Amino acid sequence: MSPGEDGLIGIPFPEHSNELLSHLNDQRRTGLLCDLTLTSGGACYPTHRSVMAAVSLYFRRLFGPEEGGGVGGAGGSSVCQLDCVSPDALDALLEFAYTATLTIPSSGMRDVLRGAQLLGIQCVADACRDILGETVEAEEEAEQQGGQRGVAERMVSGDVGVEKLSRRKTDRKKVKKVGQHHISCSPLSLLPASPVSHPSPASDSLRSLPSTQPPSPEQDELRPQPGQNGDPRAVRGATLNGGHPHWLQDRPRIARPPPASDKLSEDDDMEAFDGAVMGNTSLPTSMADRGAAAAAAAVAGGGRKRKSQTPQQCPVCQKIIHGAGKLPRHMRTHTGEKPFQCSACGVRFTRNDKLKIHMRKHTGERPYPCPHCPARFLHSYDLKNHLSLHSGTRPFECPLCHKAFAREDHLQRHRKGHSCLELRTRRPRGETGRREQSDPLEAFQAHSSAFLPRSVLDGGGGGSGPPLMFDLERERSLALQQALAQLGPQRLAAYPELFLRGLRESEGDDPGRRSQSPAAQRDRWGDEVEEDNREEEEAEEEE
DNA sequence: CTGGGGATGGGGCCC
DNA sequence: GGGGCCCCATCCCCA
Repeated sequence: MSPGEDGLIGIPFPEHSNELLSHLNDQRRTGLLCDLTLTSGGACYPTHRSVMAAVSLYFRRLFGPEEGGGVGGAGGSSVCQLDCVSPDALDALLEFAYTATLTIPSSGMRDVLRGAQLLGIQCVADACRDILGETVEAEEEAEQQGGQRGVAERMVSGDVGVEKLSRRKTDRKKVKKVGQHHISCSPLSLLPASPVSHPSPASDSLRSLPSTQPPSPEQDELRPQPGQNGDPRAVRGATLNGGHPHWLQDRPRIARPPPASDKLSEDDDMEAFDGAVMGNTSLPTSMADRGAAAAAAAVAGGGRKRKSQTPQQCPVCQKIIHGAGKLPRHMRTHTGEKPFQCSACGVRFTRNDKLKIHMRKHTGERPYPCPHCPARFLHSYDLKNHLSLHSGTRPFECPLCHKAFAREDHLQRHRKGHSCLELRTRRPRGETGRREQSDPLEAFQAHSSAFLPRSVLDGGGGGSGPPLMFDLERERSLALQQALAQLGPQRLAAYPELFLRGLRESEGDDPGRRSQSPAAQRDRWGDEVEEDNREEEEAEEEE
């Protein structure tokens, strides 16, 4: 593989996000590494700033770099008093933050909605609104007309006068024109009166919710949404560059080249997707990813555009089901009800369309003929799979062993096994040279070597060329590697699991083969990667 | 372990 | 909003 072409390979780990969240939730429950305590009604909720900043626009602003949260705020634990959010609602919102699932009694829906709006947890607010339906809308309209309001309610709706535009049914019908129905008001008009009044997390160990309340999610929604070209980054960039107050600024972003097209980056895409297109829901991660990918594909490829249809939440699994009339269909997956029975063989199905396809077995109908051979198929996707055999294309390649597959699910099955990992993770190296795959450090290195170009693994300067998919992961890996290299042995000791062998080596456990210092180890990594690359090149030449 | 067919569930579009 | 139809991703099973 030539250096210029040794493509940057990204290996997605779909379960990673779920596992990460699960571990963070464990940490929250045990109080481990908690650096923020939220209080409400006398109850304390230890949590993590990073998580809260990730899930809540309010905390994102509060802990943003301008507020010192990035560096200075990392010092000690702080307390944030949120008496305006009821304890139950706060509990539910925290649960949501750490599990991606919102579990609340219907009676508490309104409190959660208010809390979500206050804290800028837009997807929860939207989900609550969707569930509460017109009631909330009507109430809020009444509130805006000057009705008597409580403090919390004022905080919710007090500065959102214009936001009542849209989001609801009438707009959803227009959602294909997304981004236009919000534009009528300037983002500046939406700013809190005094956004800089947020106290710094670094300076306050005890605080109440700032007097300037976080804008409701709708307010954030009313940031200019994807402009005429549908690219939200144009708006965001303008916002950042224009020096808007921090409430309108999102997280720091890794510099990217200007968009070559209207295609949305993954995260931007998801935000635009959430905020504007589908009204955002508490999607499980995998679903969200799929949704983002689908939206990206739709936007980029001119394929199907996501039509906004009222999402409905399954009361059993809390899953958000998109599409009108799809919830009963989904519910049958829980009830096991199979109302559609084949008149020929008695087999029952949960869905009519599946029964229809099944009937083709009896009728002999195979409506999908292969144009290249006499084969005919029951399903279009069977034909699609079959056609890949004729074309000989194997577009799905294992990034580890480079074996190619015609079908994506076969690649997934292949990667779920261990064969390709065993192939990849090292041939014997000398008489002492057995790589211990169980070693986390080397596992990480082996893992990284599959992702990272040599320049990155060497700790050399950044890659060339435009960032590709998974660049963010690569940069994170690079940062981690550089951090590892700079850690001294004493610091390494703070990471007993990951650096177990590093400690063993420093204690002389394996004095023969390996050198002692992290820097030397990094050099050795580089050597191994280089050797690895040489071996791959040789193998390819032999082929 | 891989190739292939079939089943299942979700989402988009349309009526 | 409900439902039909279609496409898609994923999973399961068998050879």
